[in-house]
Amino acid sequence: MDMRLATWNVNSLRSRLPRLLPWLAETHPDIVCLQETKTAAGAFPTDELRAAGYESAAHSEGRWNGVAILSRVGITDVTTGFDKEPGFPDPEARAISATCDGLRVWSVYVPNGRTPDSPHYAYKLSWLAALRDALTPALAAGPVVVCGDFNVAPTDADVWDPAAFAGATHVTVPEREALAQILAAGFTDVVPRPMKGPHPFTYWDYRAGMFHQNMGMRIDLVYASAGVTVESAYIDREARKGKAPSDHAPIVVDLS
DNA sequence: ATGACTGTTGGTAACAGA
Repeated sequence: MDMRLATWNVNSLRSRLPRLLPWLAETHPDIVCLQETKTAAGAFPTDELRAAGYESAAHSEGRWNGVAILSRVGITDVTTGFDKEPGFPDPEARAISATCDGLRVWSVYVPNGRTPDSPHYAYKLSWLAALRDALTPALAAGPVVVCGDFNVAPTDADVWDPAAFAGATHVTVPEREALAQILAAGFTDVVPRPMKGPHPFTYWDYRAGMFHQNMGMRIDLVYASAGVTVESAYIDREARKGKAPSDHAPIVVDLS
C-alpha cells in the first residue's frame, strides 16, 4: 500500500503548531517524525493533533530536545530511548520508535556536538555508535525507517560552503564515519529532491538571510532498510518560508 | 521578495542551536 512519511525538526512544537497543523492538512502524511518538540511531559498537544487525525507518541523532557511520532495508520509498541543510550550525563529525549502499519519507525535527534573539542562532541559520537548498535536487532525484525535531525552533513556537497565549516562540527570525518557505520548496518540514505536549486538542504540558519541565499545544510536524513520501497522524496522548502517558520524544512517520503 | 535569528526559562539576560 502507499504510505506517506515525513520528518521535521519543528524547533518547538508549541510555537510551530500554527504551521504544523495546516501543513498536515495540505500534505496528508500518514506518519510524521518530529524533533525538537521542546514540550514538557504532560504538555504535548495530543488533543490538537488528534483533532487533526493523528495519534501521538512522544518522548519529552521540557526545555530542550523532545521527539515524537504522529500516525493516522496506527501506532503500537512505542519505545522511548534505546538500549545503552548515552547521556550527558543522563539520557535525554532524543529517540522514540513505534510500529505504524507494519513499519518500524524511529524519530531521532542527534546531539549537536557544539565544537570538536567539546565534551558534547564525544557524546555525539558515542550516541551515534550506540544508535547503530540498537538498530541492529531492529533490522532483524522487519523493515525500519530512521528519520530525524542527525546533525551531520554526510558529504561536502551537503553544506553551502565546505570552507566555511573548516574545523567545525557536523562535517568532521568521525561524524561522517559514524553515519557510514549506521548505513553499513543495513540502511540506504534516502536523498530527497530539493524544490529549488541543486542542493537538498534541509536546514538554513535564521540569521543573515541564509535561507533566501540558499546557504543551507542537509542534516535531516531518512535512512530506510531493505524491504522499504521509496517511490519519491522531496524537501518542502515552502514550509521554511513565511511567518514564524522552523529553521528546518520537512522531508516528505512516499513509500509503496 | 522567502529579508537580515529564534526558542526556552522560577526569565526580563543567558544559553542553546548548527
